[in-house]
Amino acid sequence: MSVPLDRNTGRGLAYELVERLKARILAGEIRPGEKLPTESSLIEEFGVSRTVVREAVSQLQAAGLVETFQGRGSFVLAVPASTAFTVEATQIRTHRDVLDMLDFRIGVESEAAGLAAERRTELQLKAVERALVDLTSPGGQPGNAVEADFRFHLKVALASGNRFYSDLLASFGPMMIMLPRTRLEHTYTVSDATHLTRVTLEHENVYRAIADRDGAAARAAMRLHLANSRARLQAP
Amino acid sequence: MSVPLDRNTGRGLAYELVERLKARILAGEIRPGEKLPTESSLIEEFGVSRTVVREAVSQLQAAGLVETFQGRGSFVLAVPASTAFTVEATQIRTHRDVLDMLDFRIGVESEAAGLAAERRTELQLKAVERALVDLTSPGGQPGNAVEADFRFHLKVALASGNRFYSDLLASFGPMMIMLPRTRLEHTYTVSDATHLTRVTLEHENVYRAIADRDGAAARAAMRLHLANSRARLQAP
DNA sequence: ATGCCTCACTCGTCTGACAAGTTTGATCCC
DNA sequence: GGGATCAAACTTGTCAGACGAGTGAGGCAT
Repeated sequence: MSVPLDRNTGRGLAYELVERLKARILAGEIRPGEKLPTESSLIEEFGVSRTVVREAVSQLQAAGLVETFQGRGSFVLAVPASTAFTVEATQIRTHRDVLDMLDFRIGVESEAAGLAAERRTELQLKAVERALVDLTSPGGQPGNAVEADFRFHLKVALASGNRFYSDLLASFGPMMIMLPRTRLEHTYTVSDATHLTRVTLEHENVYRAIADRDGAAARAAMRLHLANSRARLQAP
Repeated sequence: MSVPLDRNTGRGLAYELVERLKARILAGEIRPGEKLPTESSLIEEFGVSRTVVREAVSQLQAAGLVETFQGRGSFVLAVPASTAFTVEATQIRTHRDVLDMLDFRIGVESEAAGLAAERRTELQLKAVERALVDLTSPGGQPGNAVEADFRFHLKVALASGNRFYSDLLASFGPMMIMLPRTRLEHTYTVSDATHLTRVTLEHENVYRAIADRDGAAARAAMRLHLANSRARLQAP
C-alpha cells in the first residue's frame, strides 16, 4: 500500500493525487456512500502537504465525485453511470441538491395541486385516482414504486390544465423522486410500515382535496407531503 | 470595485469565489485565451486567503474552464455555454399561454420569494435592491423596463439560494415577462401613471418582505403581484 | 434509561515561507 | 545598434503551523 506519488510527471502533485483517488473510486475500492480517507490520512499515505490534499479533494468535488461536509469528511457519490442514463441524472447528486429539489417541488407542485383542485375535469380526476391506486396497491417492486409515485405527481400536474407545470414535471422524469446514493439506503430502505402508510395517507389527502375542488386544501396537502418528505431526509 | 465575498452562504468561501469567477467567464468579462487575475490580485480583490483562491482556481481547472501554467498564470479556455435546465424555450403565443405562464410563475416565484425571505444573505438582498432601483428609476426605454423587471424577479430567485428556482427563471429569460402582441398596445402602453405606480408598489412590497425576513409576507406579496398582473391582462 | 455536555476529530480558513518556472529588462560584448 | 547573458521581479507549486467551526461519540449527572 501507499506508493508515494510520482513527483516528476510535470503536472503537479495535486493532479497526481486526483488521478490516484479517481482510480480508487472508479475501481470500486471506495464505494458510493463510503467515506474518503481523512485529509490527515492522505497526507501520511502519500507524503504530501495538506495544501495538495485539499486541492485534490476540491477537484474531486468539482468533478462531482465526492461531497464534503465540514466536521465529517468527504463521501463518494454515485458513479456517473457511463451508460448515458440521462443528462439530467447528473443534475441531482449531492445531498444538498436533493433538499433543494424538494424545496423546488414544494413551490411547483403545491400550486399545481391547487390549480388542479380548482380546474380539474372528471377525466383528469379519474387519472389521478388511477395513479393513486397503482401507488397504494402492494403489487410492485421498489423500482415500480418510484415510477408510480412519479406518475401520481405527474397526473396531478396534468390536472392543473397548465402545460408549464406538466411539462416541467415530465422533463424531470422519475429521476425527481430518486435520491442520492450516499445515504439513501439508510433512509429509504428502512422504510418501515409506518413510513409507507404515512406517505400513502399524504397522497390520499392530496387526492381528496382535488376531488373536493378545495384548492387551499390541495395546496396545503401537497406542501405538507413534500415538506414531510424533505424532513424525512434532512435528519436521518 | 471588488464586492467582498459573501461569507454566509454556508457553502464555503471557495465555492463562492468559484461562482463569482465562473460568472465572469460565462458573462464574457474574461474571454477565452485571456489571463485570469493573478492569485495575489484575487486575494486583494476578494479579501480572502491564498488557500481559498487556490482552491477556487483548482476547481475551475477541474471544471475545464481554465488551464494553469506555473510561473505564468491561469488562462480561460473555450466556454461550453450550457445551461442546466433543458426546458425548451417554449414559445408563448396565445393569450392563454400568457395566462398559463403567469399561473406557473405564481407557483414558482411566490415560493422562491418565500425562501428568499427566509434564507437570503445581505449580499443577495442588496442585489434585489439594486434591481428594484433600476426598475423604479424612470431612466430607460420600455424595452429596458422589461429587462429590468426580469432582472428583479431573477434576483429574488437567486436570493432563495436554490439553483432550481434561479436556473428555471434564467432559462425562461426576459421572454417570460413579454406579452402577446395582440392587445399589448391596449393594455400596456395605455398604462397610465396609476398602473405604473401600482406595479412599482407591488415590487416594493416583495422587496420589503424579503428584507424583513418575512417568508409568509413575501409569498403573499409575490402571489399578489403576479395575480394582479394576470388580472390586468385577463379582462382589459 | 435519558438527556446534557465535554472533548476528540474533521474540515475550513488564515498566515508566512520557500521552491520552481516565466518574463522582463538592464547589462555586457561585439 | 544588435544580440546574447543574466539577475531580479513576478507567478504558480508546495510546505508547515495555527486557529475556528461543525460533528459525533462517550461520559456524566439526573
